[in-house]
Amino acid sequence: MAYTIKEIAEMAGVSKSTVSRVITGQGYASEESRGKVMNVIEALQYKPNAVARAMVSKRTHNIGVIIYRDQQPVASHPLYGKILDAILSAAEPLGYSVFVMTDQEMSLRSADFMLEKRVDGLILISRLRNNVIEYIKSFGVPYLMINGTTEDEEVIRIVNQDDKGGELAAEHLHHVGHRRICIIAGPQAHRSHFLRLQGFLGFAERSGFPVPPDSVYQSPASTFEAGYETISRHWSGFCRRRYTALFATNDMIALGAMKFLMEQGVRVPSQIAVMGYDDVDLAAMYHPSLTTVGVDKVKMGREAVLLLDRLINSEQSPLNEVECEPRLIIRETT
Amino acid sequence: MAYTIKEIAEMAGVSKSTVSRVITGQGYASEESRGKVMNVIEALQYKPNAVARAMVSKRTHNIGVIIYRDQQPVASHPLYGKILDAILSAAEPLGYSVFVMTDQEMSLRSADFMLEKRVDGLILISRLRNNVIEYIKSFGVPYLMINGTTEDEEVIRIVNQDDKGGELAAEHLHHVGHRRICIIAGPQAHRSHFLRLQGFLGFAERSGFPVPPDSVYQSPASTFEAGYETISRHWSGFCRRRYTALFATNDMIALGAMKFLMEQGVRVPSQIAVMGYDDVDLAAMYHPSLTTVGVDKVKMGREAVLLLDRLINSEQSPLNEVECEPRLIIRETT
DNA sequence: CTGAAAGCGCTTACAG
DNA sequence: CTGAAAGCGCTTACAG
Repeated sequence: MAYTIKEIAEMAGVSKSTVSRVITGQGYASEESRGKVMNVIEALQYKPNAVARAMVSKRTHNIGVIIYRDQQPVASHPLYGKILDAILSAAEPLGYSVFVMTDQEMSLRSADFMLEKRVDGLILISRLRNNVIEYIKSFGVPYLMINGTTEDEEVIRIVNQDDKGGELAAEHLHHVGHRRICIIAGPQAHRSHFLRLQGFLGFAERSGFPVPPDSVYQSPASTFEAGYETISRHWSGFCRRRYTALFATNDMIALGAMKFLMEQGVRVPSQIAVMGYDDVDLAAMYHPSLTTVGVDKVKMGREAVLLLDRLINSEQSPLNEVECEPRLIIRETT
Repeated sequence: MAYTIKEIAEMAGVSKSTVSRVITGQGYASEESRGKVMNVIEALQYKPNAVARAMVSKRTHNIGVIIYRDQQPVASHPLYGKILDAILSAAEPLGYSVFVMTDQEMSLRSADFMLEKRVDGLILISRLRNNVIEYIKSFGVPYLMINGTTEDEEVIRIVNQDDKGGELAAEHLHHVGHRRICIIAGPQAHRSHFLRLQGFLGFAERSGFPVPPDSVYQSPASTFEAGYETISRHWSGFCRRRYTALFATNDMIALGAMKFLMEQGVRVPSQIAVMGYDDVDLAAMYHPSLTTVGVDKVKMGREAVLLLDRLINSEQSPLNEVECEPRLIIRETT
């Protein structure tokens, strides 16, 4: 159905070798030969078979992105979706096509798939178990993690300086006058949620407005719904404490909690200030718009691709942790 | 680096053919041979090279998803991101890996990439020019469109019954008592926006509360920002008209407009009701939550994959338009 | 039931 | 500068 190099060669009156040379641009080819070949290629809309090329060159020019989730698969995740976009944008000019899969954090399915497909490299997003990492590592395929949770120093990680961002949040709330602060913390098994909380707590402690443990509510998940649920569960206690501000370790939790508060007639920010973390699109769109700590999703995605490309080409990592700077974004809720 | 069938064969003491037979499950293999081969495969964590398999079988088991956008590339699009998720979920159990690319609507780049990669099939999302369609068609690769704009009856389309949804919206607003309605219409070159508007207008006309042309504001884009902008541009006229309800041809426009209204101190829904279309996640999360017409994104993505799979396997289309039913979702803004 | 051979569509040395 | 040959890692008839 599609033409092959052999047919092009016949029609152009040259050998397959010559056709290959003009296509790849490697090796010599006379102007005349080149012209004849190009004409045929044009006329037939010939497209070299990337599968065959990959077979001989041992390079597929494909990379795989696996997004690990405990819940249902989500490429449309408010944060990871953005990072995925950045990855797609960065991969294209480098000539990579990208496979996207979502998977459970404990599963090896996606990794197996990608390995069989012989991707040139792998980008792993979010938390995943060490056995998954070990498994992938054992195959010698270049890979790196975005926003991952691992204490393995060997794996290359692209992360946000979440502890610093937590401090930024605490500093801001303190700066605008808040002393009685409630925190909703997402799953502490996740690096991000853990560090953000630690950063906040640390700053508050050092600055003389420590947040007592019973003012930190644990949210079972990092979703809008979980934020809503968590605050509603603690509602009576929350009222009794007369907090003036609420910090959540991500925007979705913050927004969920804020919606609940507003439904109870609480005014934001006049009665209570609210602050999140991530700067998802939704944060700017909400009414009132959410003050937050911005994560540089574009940079994270881009750096991941650039670094992976280097790993693919040289097999050595220039550095094994890229930290992205968090940024305070003040909006209407504080 | 990775093992080959040849090495497995040697270690198992059989021929490559036998190894191939046990891997594929095609053809005969004695229990004994099978056992020996499986042991070696286990021990070495051998993974068949999908590239080589694709080369001989002429099936890559890869499909491509191209999302066309005029703006920047967005897999994190509130609607298309969801559809993409559904595609990923549906593709996996069928053994397909999926390439994701975003592209300008006039560009052939992504299509070229996919064609070179020899994907088994293509899913095209959103509007794209006819020349792109013609181009892809000329290569004989199975493809279909989700939410596309084309008058070409030949191309297989997965669409929402947008005209019907428009009627649903009009009916609902009418039902709860609104007669003076303002509409913000997204780009009319898009099938969805066009049909939604027509459906609404038609119902209103037939039911005795026609919406005059000057009560229909054109939004230059289908984004939150565009909705916000559009209403603010028409603000004085809007106030003069004393509308009681606002319908936008998608949620993002509706939400953008609604935020502007709330910023002006307008109460929703007591002073003005607002209604959107799509049921993006944000709609349910907003405060107040947005009444809308739901698009069955999961079904659209799933149907696309299922249908594409049939096209790939049989080369004949059982039907060339799948229509998904819109659904009225009443929330707090009406 | 099993192995040798051919072939998928390319690229890459190697002669000429 | 150009062509014939070998080979990438598989699968698929085809003998045996």
